[in-house]
Amino acid sequence: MNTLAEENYLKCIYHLSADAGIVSTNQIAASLNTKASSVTDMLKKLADKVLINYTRYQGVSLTPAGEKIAVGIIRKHRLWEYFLVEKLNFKWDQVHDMAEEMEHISSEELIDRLDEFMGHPKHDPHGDPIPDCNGKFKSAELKPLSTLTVNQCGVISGVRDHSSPFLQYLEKQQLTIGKTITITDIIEYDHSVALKLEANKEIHISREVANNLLIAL
Amino acid sequence: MNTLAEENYLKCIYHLSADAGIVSTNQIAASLNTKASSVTDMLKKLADKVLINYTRYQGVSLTPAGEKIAVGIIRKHRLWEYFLVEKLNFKWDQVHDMAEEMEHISSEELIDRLDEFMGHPKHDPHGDPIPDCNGKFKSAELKPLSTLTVNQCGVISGVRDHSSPFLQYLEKQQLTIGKTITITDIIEYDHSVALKLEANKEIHISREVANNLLIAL
DNA sequence: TAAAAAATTTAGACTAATCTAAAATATGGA
DNA sequence: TCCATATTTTAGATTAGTCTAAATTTTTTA
Ligand SMILES: [Mn+2]
Ligand SMILES: [Mn+2]
Ligand SMILES: [Mn+2]
Ligand SMILES: [Mn+2]
Repeated sequence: MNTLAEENYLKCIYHLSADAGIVSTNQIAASLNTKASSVTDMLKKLADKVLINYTRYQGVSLTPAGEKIAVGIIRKHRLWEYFLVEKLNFKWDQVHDMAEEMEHISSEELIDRLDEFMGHPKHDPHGDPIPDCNGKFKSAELKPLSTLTVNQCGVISGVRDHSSPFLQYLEKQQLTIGKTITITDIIEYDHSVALKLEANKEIHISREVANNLLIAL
Repeated sequence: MNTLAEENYLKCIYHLSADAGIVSTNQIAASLNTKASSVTDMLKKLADKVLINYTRYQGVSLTPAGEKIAVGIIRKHRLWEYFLVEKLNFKWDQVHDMAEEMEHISSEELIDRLDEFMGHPKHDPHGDPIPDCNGKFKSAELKPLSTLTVNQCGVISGVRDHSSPFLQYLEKQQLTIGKTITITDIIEYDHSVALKLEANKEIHISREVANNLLIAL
């Protein structure tokens, strides 16, 4: 099997290539808080195992084998996050670091049974889709709240920033997954947004928050 | 914190010293499937961290700090085994290897909530006691079935061999934790044992099996 | 299109954990 | 008590993963 470090690199490359397609050494180094030279060493190893496509100086992408492993790890990460929130009553801002460890528990059988135990959830506590046991999943088309216009309405369905401070802020403002919102005003000066929650509660959020909140229309 | 290898050494020393008090380098090497020279290296490191008492050539014992860590790992191991059997419907012979990985998940909060989620179980699927969140537990006084005499009766409460083949054999014979048995005969020639289960089912087991089945009187 | 700057790789070193082979120490039987 | 044997430790390597510093390649820009 693969080492913990290898798994983390594959997962990282998977996430980065969602945006970019081809991923650079420096992007990986920044994302993993490591040095570019360490990344190069690992890329050689992953290329030897045919888990990535790699040519010197040209960046990397996952092979089908590498992608399969990455998706498997993401499945485990999100299922454990769901477990921690739904069964052990953690808050959505507390579970990521624990899931970072738990995603490396190797048993497939274990994760499939966990999936079944929880009723095959489709989304993790942050709105991210959970791949099924074949690695299949469809990501809903979500737009940053900042791209909506006045009077548009939609459902909060994901976040682009998974950090605790952001998630805690959202929780406090009741801006949680599943809530319906309607844009009431956009302040031109600073691009901040006024919006209405259910129960007619009015909220005012900054451009930065609006950028990191994902909405299904 | 401690590395995975360090945690495994501490747990190993804890289990070995239950029998012996002081534990030898070779005992540890045999138990961990490693070489005595590797053990010596690790013992120096653990002694530097004041987790074991170690003097060259004299064997080791755990310090209070080392014992606390070891008991914490054993708590995690047994709680995860309980979870796998009670919530995910694994058989008692399937869970040990998975728990070997899960016992290294670091969060204390996680394990305490898991404990609560399951209703603070007192014993794992193999009858071993589960330490509470302060590391306290009492091990019942159990005797190998082989030490009982004819007509004595008792309750199956633990096993000394945790291997899959043994556990599967017990399951097939319905010799599982909680069952009441009565000795009906002891064959002098090979020290094999005849016994009666509930529902008057008669079973005949070898001396070896009798040695590895633990009974509460 | 040739520097200059940025990105990436290589070279050489370090730590943790392991190994084999050799040396040191302890132990038990004559 | 002494020596043969068993146990344990030391010495010297190895592998995975990381680092810094230097060299190389690519990209930008003037
Ligand atoms: Mn996460
Ligand atoms: Mn998540
Ligand atoms: Mn076990
Ligand atoms: Mn057990």
